[in-house]
Amino acid sequence: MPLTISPLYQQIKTLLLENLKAAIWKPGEPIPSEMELAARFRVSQGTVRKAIDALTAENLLIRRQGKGTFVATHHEARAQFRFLRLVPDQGVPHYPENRILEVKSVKAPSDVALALGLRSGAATIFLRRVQSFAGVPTILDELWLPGTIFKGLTYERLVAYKGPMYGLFETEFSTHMIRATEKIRAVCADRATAELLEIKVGAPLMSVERISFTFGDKPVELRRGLYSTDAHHYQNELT
Amino acid sequence: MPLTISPLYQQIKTLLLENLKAAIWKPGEPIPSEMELAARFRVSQGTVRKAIDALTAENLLIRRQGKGTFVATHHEARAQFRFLRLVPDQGVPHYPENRILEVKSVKAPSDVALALGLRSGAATIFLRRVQSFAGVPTILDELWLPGTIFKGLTYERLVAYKGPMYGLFETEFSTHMIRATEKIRAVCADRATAELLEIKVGAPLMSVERISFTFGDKPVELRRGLYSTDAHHYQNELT
DNA sequence: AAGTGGTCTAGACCACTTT
DNA sequence: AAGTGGTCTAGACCACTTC
Repeated sequence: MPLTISPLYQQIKTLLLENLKAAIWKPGEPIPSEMELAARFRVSQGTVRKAIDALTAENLLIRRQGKGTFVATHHEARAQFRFLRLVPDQGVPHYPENRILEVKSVKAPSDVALALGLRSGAATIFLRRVQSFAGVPTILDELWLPGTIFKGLTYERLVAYKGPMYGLFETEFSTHMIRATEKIRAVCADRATAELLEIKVGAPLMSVERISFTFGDKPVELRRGLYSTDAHHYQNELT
Repeated sequence: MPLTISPLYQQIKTLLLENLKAAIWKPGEPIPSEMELAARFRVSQGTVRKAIDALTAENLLIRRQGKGTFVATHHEARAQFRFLRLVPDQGVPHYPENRILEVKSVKAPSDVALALGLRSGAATIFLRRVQSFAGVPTILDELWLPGTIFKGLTYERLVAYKGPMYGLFETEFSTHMIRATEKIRAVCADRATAELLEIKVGAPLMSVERISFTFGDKPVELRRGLYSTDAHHYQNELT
């Protein structure tokens, strides 16, 4: 009976992941050098490299020659547009301005609970906001977050925070988003949406439902967005 | 004056790419073994591996332990859904049925010429088709292809061909699509589109403009699709 | 048994950054 | 000069496929 064990570098990768998940190495900070990790795990530098390479390919680590290997973070210019695919038809991408409409605690409806892996009726934080580009309201977002993780997230804290929301989640709630899936369709604007986005009732919109995951493929955010594509489009790369 | 040369494995990668581009190694066929390439290029096996790893990550090569390394091809179950992101809301993805509406030679309009890197008025092949899933018309596609490359592509050949269009391009026109960009927005169905997709005039649709590239980042296809998202959605992974 | 890709090692040296 | 990641080598052995 052959006992199949995973390759060493996979095991090392798992060990590194545990340190990231437990936030022993925090976003923005360096992890130990390759030589040190090799000594710690009693393997060669090459094996550690292969594990780090895999995590680098997954955007969890960032290598900087001469400086070290760092835990990726959502505070950083390069990370700002990683999850934001809506870009202007002309000109360069710019940062969105946020207007928080509402933040409240709600019991998870069944579809939200399903998406977040919670029990129906579990505590969640719900928030709505409008994102504008160059003053033009463009995205209407609704977010649901597990209450146990995001307890204490209030309107005041959101408004006070400068920078990307995933940065706030990282720093204030120790929740690092590492992956997301999106389901996109076309819909028509209803009355309430039309008013908020300053468009006509019935105008076509992109509906984008995103589920974001942290370590261990654990879903920690459900986001439903309506995108006005009059002057922007959703940019995607197929490889 | 320091002469900066690229790493050896990058140079090897470029050499391998040249063989792929020139179709010396054809889609579906094996390339020489790592040992043989190492001997040919006078480098170690590890250096060849690193070059092949990079091309594998770009979906240009496929490794099969014990068998060899093969040139990727669009004829293959696993490649069918690589560029097709529209999936049913329920159930498993199925193959689309094609109905070719029109194939003709046209002079490239300026926007098409720009996208394909041609002169305005250059010869192109234009084709329209409807794709259906389980008998339900879902996608209305318009394609422009450079006439110099796709000369001889006729309605008859398209209809006669079984399998994915990119497979046909590969086999019959020696043009291997390796990458694409998509720009997506929401629009309303006009009268003609509504009739073809059997939906109401004004119904919301996803507009997907795709530019596909072959080796050397050369654009070789412009595709404008209108997707009905009543029972399907566009699936995307953010990493 | 022979050939392929996959893993792992030990060591050398290079390129970059900081001290 | 010292420390970091990046490249390259040579060799060993493993896992899988084919003959």
